[in-house]
Amino acid sequence: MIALSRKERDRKLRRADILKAAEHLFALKGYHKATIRDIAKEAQYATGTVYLHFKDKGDLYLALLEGRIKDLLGLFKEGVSSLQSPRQKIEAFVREGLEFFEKNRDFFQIIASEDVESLSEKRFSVSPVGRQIKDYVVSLVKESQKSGFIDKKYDPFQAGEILISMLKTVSMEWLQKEKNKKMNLEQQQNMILGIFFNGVAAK
Amino acid sequence: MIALSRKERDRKLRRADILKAAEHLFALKGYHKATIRDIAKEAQYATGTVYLHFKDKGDLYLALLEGRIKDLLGLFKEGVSSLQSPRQKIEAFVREGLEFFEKNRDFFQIIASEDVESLSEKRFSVSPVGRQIKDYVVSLVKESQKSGFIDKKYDPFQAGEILISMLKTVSMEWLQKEKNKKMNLEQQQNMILGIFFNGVAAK
DNA sequence: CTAATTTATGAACGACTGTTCACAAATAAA
DNA sequence: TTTATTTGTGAACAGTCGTTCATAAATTAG
Repeated sequence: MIALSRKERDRKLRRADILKAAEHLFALKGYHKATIRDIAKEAQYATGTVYLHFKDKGDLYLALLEGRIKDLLGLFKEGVSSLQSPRQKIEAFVREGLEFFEKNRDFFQIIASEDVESLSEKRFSVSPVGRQIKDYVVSLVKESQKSGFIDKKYDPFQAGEILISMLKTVSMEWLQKEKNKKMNLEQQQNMILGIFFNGVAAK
Repeated sequence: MIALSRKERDRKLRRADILKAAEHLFALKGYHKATIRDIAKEAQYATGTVYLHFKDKGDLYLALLEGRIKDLLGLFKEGVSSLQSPRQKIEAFVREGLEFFEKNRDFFQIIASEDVESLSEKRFSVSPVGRQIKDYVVSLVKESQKSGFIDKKYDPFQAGEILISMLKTVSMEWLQKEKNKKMNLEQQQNMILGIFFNGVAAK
């Protein structure tokens, strides 16, 4: 019957409402200070309703992260699919990252803190964000090394982590600035790539 | 009278006991999950005693950070004092940083999360760690630019932040590895400096 | 329309934590 | 030794938050 599918759709909508509110409040207050009550209120439901869709607070948090990571990895792979050279792929990775973070500031705020908080919580023992995105970047670095573009003396894991941390660091500062006094995305992209590939030393 | 000075010394010892326990527990559990009760117990005092030395939990946390930052900045400046070239100063900064983090893992764990958590807490609105250390590094970068060693096209603030984030990122991974399978400090230092100055591109 | 079932509600519960404070112990003064 | 003062103690307090559950509303079935 059709009724069942409408129910399912309604259910997904409610879930999405709650996830959206959760994203906003986790970003604003951090995991510990954001309360289920506040999240429910912002989503315009009663407290208990949240528990109809998520087992507990940790489950809500993980579902939020996992959904967004899926989006982000999708964008990365899509933006890279038509490109050939490893260098272009890394350029695309940085551009897509900056774009996504600019459009999803709440999510950025959350993952910016996620790495570290997860260390102190057994529950999230391995950061799902860190893992998947890092694996992806490492694969790009390895590919670049194979093609001789990135020096083989660097550990691809460390190089990948450094690239990610540069992207995060630059995004952090960038997203805090006023719109007028802000460099544009392309300038940020070029700066990151310039330093990552060639360093800051004067030529 | 001498009695008064002994009292003062005792007071400092108690304060130090509490700070040490606090450092350990904040590192282990994070600011929110570390409780005053646990800290007092680890320091072998009663709960209320903590409040004889610190106004509240936030005051304890800030006192801890400020003390350690003073140590760290002292080390940086000491390690750099005898050096002439800007390049050597930056090299010394990276080495001192790695050394300090290796010897003070608890503190490292805390500052690794401090930047971000502080964003969500009005109380610590401007990270005292971030500010002072960043200012120092920026001054080193500016000096290097004046002497023509670092390309003037890069914003010294951004370049400084990137150097700090590289140091943090590398330290994070480094300090989690087993002692046997770990690169030594000099290798880590050379890797950071190699990428920061010259990038990962093959020559 | 009525009964059965599913879903939403928010007050109540229990656990936890920062902070205080009446009291006790220790120390200094007399 | 006796008294005054400082310092330490941990039970008690007040507030918060995650979670549950009895009840109500809404939806579906008959």
